Parts: sequence; C-alpha cells; structure tokens
Amino acid sequence: MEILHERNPDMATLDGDTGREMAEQAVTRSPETQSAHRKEVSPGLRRLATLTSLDEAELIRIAFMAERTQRRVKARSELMREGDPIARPLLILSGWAARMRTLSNGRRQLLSLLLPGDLMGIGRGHQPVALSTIVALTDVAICHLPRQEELDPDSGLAAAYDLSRTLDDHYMLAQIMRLGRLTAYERIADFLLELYERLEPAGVARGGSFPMPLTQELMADAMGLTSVHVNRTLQALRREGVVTIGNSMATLHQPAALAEMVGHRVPIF
Amino acid sequence: MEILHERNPDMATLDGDTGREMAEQAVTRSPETQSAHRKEVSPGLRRLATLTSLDEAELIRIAFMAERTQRRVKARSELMREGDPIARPLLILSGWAARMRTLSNGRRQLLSLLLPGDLMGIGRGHQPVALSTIVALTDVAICHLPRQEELDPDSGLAAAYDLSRTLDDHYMLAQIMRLGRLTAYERIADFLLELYERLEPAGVARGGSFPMPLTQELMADAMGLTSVHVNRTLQALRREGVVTIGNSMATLHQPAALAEMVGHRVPIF
DNA sequence: CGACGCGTTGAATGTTGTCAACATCAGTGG
DNA sequence: CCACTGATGTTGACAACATTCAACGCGTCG
Repeated sequence: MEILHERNPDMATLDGDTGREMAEQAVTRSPETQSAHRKEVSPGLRRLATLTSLDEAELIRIAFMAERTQRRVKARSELMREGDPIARPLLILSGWAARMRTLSNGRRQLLSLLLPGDLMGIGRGHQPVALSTIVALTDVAICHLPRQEELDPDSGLAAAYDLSRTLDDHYMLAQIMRLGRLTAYERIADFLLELYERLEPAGVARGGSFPMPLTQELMADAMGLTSVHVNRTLQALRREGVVTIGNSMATLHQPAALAEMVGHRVPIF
Repeated sequence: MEILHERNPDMATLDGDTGREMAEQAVTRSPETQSAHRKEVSPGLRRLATLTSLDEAELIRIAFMAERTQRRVKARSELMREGDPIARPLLILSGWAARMRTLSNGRRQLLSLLLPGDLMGIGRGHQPVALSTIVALTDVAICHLPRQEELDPDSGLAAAYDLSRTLDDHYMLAQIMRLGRLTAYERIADFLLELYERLEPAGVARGGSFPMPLTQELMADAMGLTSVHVNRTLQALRREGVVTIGNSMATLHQPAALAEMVGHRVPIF
C-alpha cells in the first residue's frame, strides 16, 4: 500500500503565480463574456461564484485576497491534521484533497472529498478545530478567505459559506448511504456521478468527461472497498459501456440513465 | 420489514406536562446539589447544560422556553421530512430519533442518531432546510430554542450550538468510518460505545448500562447490515461477555477494554 | 538497468446477505 | 379466558459479494 501523509510539506514556500490576473478576470466575468481570458480564472473561484450571486466589488475583493494568500501544496502532503486549530477559512483553488482517517491496523477511509471551490474551516464556532486530517491527493492550490464574522451577513460570500456547509453535509450523507446500503457497483457509479456533478461548476468537466486523478487504491479508500475489487468493478462498468476511464480522465456515457439505474440523487438546492 | 414513517403525527397536540418544574430545577442545578428534585430535569436539558457553562439567567430562559414550546411525538412518526424548511432550532428533551433515508428498493439507512440533548435545525444559513427525513424511534419530547441570530454571540447557548454542530460532524465521521472500514463485530461494538458515551451526559446511562430501545432491525439499518447478521453478531458479543442486552437495556462490561479492542475514538473536545 | 507505483489477474477464503421457518411475547378482540 | 395477530428475535442452509494473497505486465523515473 502506498503511503500518503508527509507532515509539514512546503505549505509555506511558494506564493502567488497563477493568481496573477485573477482579479481582472473575475471582474470581467459576467453571463455574456463566455470565452477569451475567462479561461484563466481558477476552477475554485469559478465554482465559488456559482454558489451565489456575488456582486462585482465582492468578486474583486475575493480575487485579490486569493491572489495575495495563495499557497501551493504538493500531492500527498497534509494540508491539515486532526486537532489542528483552523485560523481562517481556506478555499481550494485547484486540485483535489480529502479528509481521511486511518485505523491502527492500516485500514484507511476517505471521509469526504475536497474539490476546487470547496471550503475548509468555515466550520463551527469561533475556535474551529479540524475534525480530520486533510491530505492533498494531487498538487493543490489554496487561498485564505475572510472569517465569517468579518463578513456582512447579507453579502454573497456569507451566503456562499452557508450553502457550502449545506453541500458538505449533503455529500457526507451521500457517503453514508453509499457505504451503508449500496453494492460496490452502485457505489462506484454513484461516486463518479457525484464527481461529475461537483466538477462541472468548476469548469473542469464537460460532456460527461472529467479529470480522474484518483488511483484505484484511493477510490477503494473512498468507497470502503479493496483496490482489487474496485478494479474488477470498474471493468464491469467499462464492459457495459457505462464509463471510460484512462489517461487520468473519466467519461460517463449516459449520466442520466446511470443516475436512474443506481438511484443517484442530486442536492435539493 | 417493519414500516416506519407516518406523516404528520400529532405533533401539534399535547403541550407541557413534564416541563412543569423545569425552570426551578434548572436553576437549582449547581455542582453541589446532586439529588432531590434534580431528578426531574429532562435528559435533554441536562445534556445541553453539560455542553457549555450556562449561567443562571440563561438556564431559566431555556427551561421556560422548553416548557412553553414542548411537544410530544409518538414513536414511528416523522419529525421532519427531507426538504422541509426548518423554522427554528429544536432540542430533543427525551427519547430517540434518527435521520434516515430510504432507497427505492426499500433499503434503508440510518444516517445519524438524535439523542436527548441533541439539536436539530441549527444548521446552516438563514433558511435551513432538512437534508434528511427525521423519524422518532421512540416516543420523543422536543422543544424550540432561539435561533442563532437571536442569541448573544458570547452566550453559553451560542457556544452550545457551536459545540453541538461540531459533535454532529464528529459522529457523522464516526458513522462513515464504521460503515466503510469496520467489520460487523467492530461496528456494533463501536456503536454501543458511542451510545453509552452520548447518553451518559444526559443522565440516562450509568455504570456501563443504558436504555436500548432499538430493535435489531433498526440497528441493522444504522450499521449497514441485515438484521439477521446483527442478531448473530450480538450473540457473539454476548458469548464473549462483552455486552448484555435485554429488557430494552444494554450493559457494556468492559467499556475501556472494548474501546481499545475495536479502536473506538472519543471526540477530541 | 532497476526500482517503484499502478493496474490486472486467478484461486481460495471469508464475510455478509437471502430465504424460509419457527419461537416468544404483548396486545387485541371475541 | 383464549385464539389470533403482528412485531421481534432466533436458527439453518445456501448463495452472493468482497477480501486476501500472490503474481505479473507495464510504464516512468532516477
């Protein structure tokens, strides 16, 4: 089994770099301006903007803050360890991370995924503490965002925080359903559907296709299975033409039909 | 399979009755006053008071509000349905409830338990919506509490809301670990340990013993197993002298040793 | 080249689910 | 008071699902 976890990575090393033109671009983004330099907006900011309607001034402030506070983290390093105090909210600008827990005997469970546009540490109360270790699954870019108390309660960002928490909960419940009551086949199908659904607003998924950086072993840790069984189940899904996986990409060929088949549910908001 | 769910019970029927002397008693409660009428405080209020230090004035207000707004709900009825708006926070004064979801084919999963002192609808944002149906597993008494926005942010109750949310999350993560990576034997042991741990501050568990109103089928729904397998696994636990179950009570004989054996973790706060 | 991570495969084993039957008990109504 | 009913717990035989262990291919990277 491969080993994740490498405490204290270069979290504090590199600064800005991709955040360069974010501010202007964020401002530029309006429903009509669909192409051009719009591409350069980070997936995380794009996804954040889909959560609520953010006005121009807010977008500028967020984009600047993202630029100023951006950090890059290498795959496999720990973003956060269980019990750590969380000083300020963090936004995932790009890359994948996950909350995980490991048992003494080595069994490992991925608790929830953190994808571009997801927030960490907007939790609960004034002294939030990480409830689980967070590991970067790919190279990840993150930035700080204002604490909830610093926000105008009626601002778009405050609403985005609220919605983000609700979605977190929704996906935790989905995870519980998967692990408790779905077969391996259904779990994987449901999981892939969720990935597509969550990546799409970040602008990194289109037409049923999305990046799939997870190894089969990590998928196994996410689904409470072994990597061998994930492998065999993926083969079944491929054989049936449901999905194509390879080259770090996945494609769902009949998302709607598949969702129907495995009873996949989308968030109700 | 037994059918839960009975939409719209007599939620709106009976009023106060056990809440009679709550106010005085709540006030009376101080570390020294251990016995006497103290017994009459509802498990839910007792548990709530253990979450943070509530000053006298706060206790009085809460106890009065509990008395004024108390409702009783019969076992098997729905307290709330997925998608319902949640007008105000609810506190469980006594009895057990659960968040559950059912799949089209009848498979059912208990997502999380709600025990005396647990809160519902302190969720997220200003327009919280129930993410899952909530079913009363036993007869339940509930009451309203103030909305977070109505509280002094520095009050003990606000702190209790924060802590309650954190604990909710903790127990959801525990549920994910159980379902994803524990064997049936470990799941049940871990679950029983959690029950004891959560019921103790409500004053309804002592010396390893606690009320156990769940049928084996409900335990199965909680643990992602079948009732037949729960039955067999419970027999193993009994045979090994780990637990005694019967007469709607359960007793753990070596909680500490059991926790060690199955790697059970307690909340870190 | 060698080491390593990752995906793949086969065979054997283990765990959990399914189906069906029966025991017990509490409650219900004749 | 008894027969009936329904919910719950229990058991056995069997099937299905998932894990384990071990091995190998393939590509990447140093």
